[in-house]
Amino acid sequence: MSYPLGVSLRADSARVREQMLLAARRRIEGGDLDLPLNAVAKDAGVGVGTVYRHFPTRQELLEALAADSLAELAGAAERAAEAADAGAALGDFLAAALSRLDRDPALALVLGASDAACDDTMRRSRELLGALTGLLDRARAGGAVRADVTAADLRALVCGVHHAAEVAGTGETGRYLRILLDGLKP
Amino acid sequence: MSYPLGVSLRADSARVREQMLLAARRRIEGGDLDLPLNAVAKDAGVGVGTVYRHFPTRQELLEALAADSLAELAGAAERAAEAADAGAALGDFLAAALSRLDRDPALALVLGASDAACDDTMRRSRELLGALTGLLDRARAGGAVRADVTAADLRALVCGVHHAAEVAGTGETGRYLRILLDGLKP
DNA sequence: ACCTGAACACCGTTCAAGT
DNA sequence: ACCTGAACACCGTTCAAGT
Repeated sequence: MSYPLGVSLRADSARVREQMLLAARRRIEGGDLDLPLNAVAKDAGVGVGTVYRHFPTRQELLEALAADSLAELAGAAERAAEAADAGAALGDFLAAALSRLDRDPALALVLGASDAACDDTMRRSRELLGALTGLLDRARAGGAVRADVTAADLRALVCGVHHAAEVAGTGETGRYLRILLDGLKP
Repeated sequence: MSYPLGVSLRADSARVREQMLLAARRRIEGGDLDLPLNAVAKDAGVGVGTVYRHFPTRQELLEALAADSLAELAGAAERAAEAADAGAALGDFLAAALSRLDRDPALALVLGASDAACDDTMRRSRELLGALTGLLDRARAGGAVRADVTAADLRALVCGVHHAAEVAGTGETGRYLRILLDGLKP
């Protein structure tokens, strides 16, 4: 039994796509933030052109790698926005975001980029910022956050804390987050 | 009148060195953080080998580019450590550091690096951290800074604020610094 | 449709040959 | 001593040729 041509091609394409993402993930988690596309192609056992067909730019590959993390973050923000104690929920969300950033190098690059290359990333980003805005409004109303902080600030500041922890070495994320949380109070 | 051979060579070498630094500065200030050494050589009108002779690694070129900024920072920290109001001096120093970081891309790369390649950078770094430790001690004694913050933390956090401002776009440095300063209070 | 891989331009880095 | 630039390996990116 063979699949109809269209389906078979799509299935094959999806398989190849997964191979490339797997190879890319292995590389970037191994600390190679450059992520040379030629090397990804070789690791995945496909031609370079195939990488470029699936991911026209390096940024699109990074966004594909970070997609799960970004979706999880957006979900966490939405749950946080409904929590009873908005101030505490904000702290928990930021801790979760930093923990993800520590484990997923691609997420740091995507969250730090000024704008998204893929529609999917754009959507998730908007979801995230929207939920965060709601969360901030409630936290502000509860007196937990100063007046002038926006969701975009929060995104930037989380990237900043992550970067600071990277500069310092390892294991400082928690302390730096506490400093940020204190600084966010009115 | 010709100079003795040794002096003439040294003078020529110094001239060539300045040409390379000038070319590199132009590139990096033009936004090319990659700073390709082949391109620097071409811009400076020297052979690639000459660049490598003067700056064996990219890191050493970056440190040469950031040397003035780093020296100025170390000086500012030493002056701050002697100021009457240690808390205020700390805030002023951090503002000055961030202003330098905004203007000198090489400084951000050097300050963010885990360790220095050149002895000179190492010395200046130690000077900076030493002065900062003194400043912190006095600010802490005056009740302006929480107990667990070290000079190394401060260095990392400044890099973090700078990074956050870069992620956010432009002009947020001041607001983010205020958040950091509030967060540093005990 | 999708994939391959040769091809070209460019950069990192070294080193033999020049002055 | 110091400088030059050819040389080699590698990566980004495109595109004609294959299936």
